[in-house]
Amino acid sequence: MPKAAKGRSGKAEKKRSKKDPNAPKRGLSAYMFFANEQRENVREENPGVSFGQVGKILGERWKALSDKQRAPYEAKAAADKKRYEDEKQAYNADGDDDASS
DNA sequence: CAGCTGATTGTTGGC
DNA sequence: GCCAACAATCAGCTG
Repeated sequence: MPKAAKGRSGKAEKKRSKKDPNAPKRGLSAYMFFANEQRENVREENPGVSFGQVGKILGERWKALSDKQRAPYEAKAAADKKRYEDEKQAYNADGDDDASS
């Protein structure tokens, strides 16, 4: 696996700040859709487990799926991205319906 | 021209 | 309302 280390270097640091005025929130991620469905299943097989467990289990199950199984989730993610494209568009449009400002 | 980075998305669960 | 691991993302900016 090529490709130099990607974004998250490897630390569990979170931080997100604003930077754009309209900030076109990106589309969701395949994991988001997958979690939406598995969260029920995972929690059912792991009753009483706090997010810490479910969260990790969810991740394991996620990768446990076959590329094809994630396909539907990826598909949703792609569809969601589309939605984001729209926001991005408005972001570009600068919300100026009238060229004359 | 190419590569990186940051920002974001949603789950649960308690205070 | 926020925070945390878990995973994907991928669009935009910069040198």
